[in-house]
Amino acid sequence: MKNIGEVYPKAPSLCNCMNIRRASRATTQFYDEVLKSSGLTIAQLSLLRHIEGGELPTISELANMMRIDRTTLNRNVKPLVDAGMIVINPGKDSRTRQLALTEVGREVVVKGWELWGEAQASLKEYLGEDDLAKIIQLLSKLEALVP
Amino acid sequence: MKNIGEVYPKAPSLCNCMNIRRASRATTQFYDEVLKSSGLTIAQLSLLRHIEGGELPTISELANMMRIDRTTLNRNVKPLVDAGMIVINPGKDSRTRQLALTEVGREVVVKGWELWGEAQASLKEYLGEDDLAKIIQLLSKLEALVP
DNA sequence: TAATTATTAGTGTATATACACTTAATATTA
DNA sequence: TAATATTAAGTGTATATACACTAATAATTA
Repeated sequence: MKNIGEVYPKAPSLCNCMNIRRASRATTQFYDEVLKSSGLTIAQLSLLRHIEGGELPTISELANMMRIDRTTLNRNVKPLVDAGMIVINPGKDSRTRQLALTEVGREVVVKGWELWGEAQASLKEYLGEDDLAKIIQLLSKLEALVP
Repeated sequence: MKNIGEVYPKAPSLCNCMNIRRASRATTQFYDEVLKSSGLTIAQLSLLRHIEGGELPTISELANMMRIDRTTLNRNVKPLVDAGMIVINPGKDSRTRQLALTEVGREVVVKGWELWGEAQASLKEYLGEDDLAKIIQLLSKLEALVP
């Protein structure tokens, strides 16, 4: 298991938005470090995994699933296409395009998913069951700030 | 056509990193929207406010205060210098440079700070005292994941 | 069916993030 | 004091984020 690192006392900011932004950066850095040998960031792994959930999604469907801005997703897809992990095919509708994983993409996800499990388990152990459940609930409520 | 946003329920993700990343995006969008008329983002307002806390900081000192990567801060400072809100003077040490607010910067902070208070109060009302206190505590613990 | 509206995707622009690396200057040590 | 190590800042590169806008296509309506 990863060494989670020494806990220094760091007082929260007055601003709660900055508090969550710092926590988000730290959590991302932690997951990205664990995923490092897979060559994926946590954002990329999440994207790839959402493609295989059910029907092959269009850009807009994937953005809705991931609850991320569509134009952001559009940009995030590009390096994964360049790396040969995603292919973009014509969709049923001439306006749409369908995303799919390549064989390379599937292989990378397998590796990344394994490492992700370690990060996820470390976090669970670090926070404890109760605090983990509570923060999931509270983050969900924060997310609902925006429609 | 059916509304895709309602097809996918807003349940938390399996991945706790994505949960916090989504919550961070939503909270940022909420604060940015409230701050809109000031012309500042919450990240920019926070940066400007940290300059006036005590001694005028160098880039590295400010990065430590804000607990953000120094090179990120370096980039974030630029648009505020371009907008005439910050000036960069030589520091005591030839290696260092000292940041200070301009008169324009101080004026913008006054306006932004007022709006920030509204956003902060809205969030407090939205979450409630107990949940707000709890999430501040948990976010602080998450932040300590990284040294 | 022609005109209008809605949907889907993409682009321009700008900020936010951070790792790897470089340069310059100060501080420490052999 | 000369060599080395440390510190501060900046740059190259790349991903992540999102608003405003455009273009193309499909769906709806007059």
